Amino acid sequence: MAWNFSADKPIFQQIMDVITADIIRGKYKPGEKLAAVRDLALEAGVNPNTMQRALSEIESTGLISTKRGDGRYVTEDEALLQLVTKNYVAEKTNDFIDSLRILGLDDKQITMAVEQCLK
Amino acid sequence: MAWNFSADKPIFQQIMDVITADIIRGKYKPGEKLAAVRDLALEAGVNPNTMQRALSEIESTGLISTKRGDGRYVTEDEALLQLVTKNYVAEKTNDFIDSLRILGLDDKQITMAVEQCLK
Amino acid sequence: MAWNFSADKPIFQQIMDVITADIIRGKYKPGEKLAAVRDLALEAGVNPNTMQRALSEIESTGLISTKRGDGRYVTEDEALLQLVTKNYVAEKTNDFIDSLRILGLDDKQITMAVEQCLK
Amino acid sequence: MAWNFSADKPIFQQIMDVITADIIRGKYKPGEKLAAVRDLALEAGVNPNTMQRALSEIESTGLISTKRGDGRYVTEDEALLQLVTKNYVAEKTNDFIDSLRILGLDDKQITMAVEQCLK
DNA sequence: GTGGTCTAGACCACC
DNA sequence: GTGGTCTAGACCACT
Repeated sequence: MAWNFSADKPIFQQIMDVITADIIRGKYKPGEKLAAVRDLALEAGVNPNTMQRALSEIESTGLISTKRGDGRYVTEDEALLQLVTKNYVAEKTNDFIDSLRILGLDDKQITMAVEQCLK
Repeated sequence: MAWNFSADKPIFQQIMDVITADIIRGKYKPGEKLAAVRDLALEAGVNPNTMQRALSEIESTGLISTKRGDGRYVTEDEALLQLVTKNYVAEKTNDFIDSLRILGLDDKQITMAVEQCLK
Repeated sequence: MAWNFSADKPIFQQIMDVITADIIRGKYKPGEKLAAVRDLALEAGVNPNTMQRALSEIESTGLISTKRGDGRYVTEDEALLQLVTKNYVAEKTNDFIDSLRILGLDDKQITMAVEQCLK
Repeated sequence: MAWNFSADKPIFQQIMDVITADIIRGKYKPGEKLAAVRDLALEAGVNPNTMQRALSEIESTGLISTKRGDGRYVTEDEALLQLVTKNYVAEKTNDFIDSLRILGLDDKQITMAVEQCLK
C-alpha cells in the first residue's frame, strides 16, 4: 500500500520527513534495525532508488548509520537525537514565524493564529 | 538591485510570495497600479518571463487583475483580500502545526515552541 | 457607467458584438445616426481609440457607414441587414455544433444539451 | 506532422481544447500515460514549452496529473471526468445561447437554428 | 508602452 | 528518460 505523497515536494524529501519523524517520536527505537531498502520501497510504493536516496540523506544527519552487509540502524546516541529534534522544531518554528511576520503580523497575532488552529 | 532568492524553491514562487505579502500588508494599496512587468523584472533581477509567470499566477488567485494594454492593478475587493489573507495565514499555520504534531508534540508543546521563538 | 468586459477577448471585439447585436435586434433603427465616438467611448468606459476601432470594423461589414463631417449611420439596406444576421447566426451555431461533435456527442445529444440549457 | 492551428486563439489554448476533447471522448483512457512533452510537441509541431504550458493548464483542471520523473497520466477519477465534461458542455451551450439571445432570438428560434444546422 | 505568446536552447531535479 | 524552470529575444495585439 503506497504512502500518500503530495506533488509539490520531492518524494524523497517527503520520505525523509516521515522516517525522521518516526525516529523522533520513537516508532523506531534507538539501536533498532530498519527494514531492507527494497521492503521499505515496496511499503511506500516508490522506486527503490528513491528510498535509497531518502535513507542516505537521513544518514548524513547522523540519525541512522549503515553496517555494511548487515543493514541500517537507528543511532543509539540519545543526545544527538535530542539535538536533531530541537533543531528541527526550532527551524520549523522560525520559518513559520518569519512567514507571518513578513505579512505584517505582530507577535500577539501570531500567537492567536496558532491558538485558533489548535482548537 | 536584484532580490535575494533561495535555491530550494522556484524563483517565480518566491516572487509570488513577496508580492502577495506586499499586497496583504498594504505596501500596494487596493486599486493601485503595479509597475510594468519589465520594470519589476529589472528590479528583481530576473527575466521578464519569470516575472510574468509569477504575476499570472497571482492573478489566478484574484489578488490582481490585468487591464489589457494598460497594466496590472491590485484588486479593490477588500473582502477578497481579507479572505485570501485569512486562508494564507491559516494554511501556513496548519502546515506548521501538522509538521510538529507528526513528531508527537502535543498542543501545549507546540504553543511553547512558538512562544520561545518569539522571545 | 462602463460596460462589463471579460478579460479573455479584446475589448474592441466585445464592443463590436454589442453594437452589432443592438443593430440586429433593432435598438438602432436602419438609417439612424449613431452617437459621436467620444460619447460612445465615455458611455462604454473605454479609450476613444478603442471605440473608434470597433466602429471601423463594424463599418467594414457594411452595417454602418460614415458621412464625413457628419457622423455614422446604420445602413438602410434591410436585405444586407438580414443577410448579416443570417450569417452571424449560422456561424455561431456551426461553431457550437462543431465544438460538441469533437467531444463525440451525436446530433441527439446536442439537441438535448440545448434544450436543457433553455429551460 | 504539425496540427492545424487557427490564428485567432493562442496555440496553447487550442492544444488544451484538443487534448481535453481527446480525454473526454475516450481517446486517452483513464489512467493511461500520455506521451512525453517533447514527443507531443514534436507531433503538434510546436515548441516543447508551448506544449508544456498547455499540459500544465489542463493539469490545473484535474484531468491529468504528473508523476515526477515519470510522466503524465489521465485521471482515473471517472466522477471528476464526467463533471468536467458536463461543465464543459454546459459552458459551451450557455455561451452559444447567450450569443443568440442578445440578438433578440427567442428559445424557439434558437432551437430552430440548431436543427437547421444539424441537417 | 502595456501585457501575452511563442520559439530556442540550456540546466536541473527527480525517478 | 521524465517534467520543471529559467533565460534570451522576438513578435503581436491592445489601449
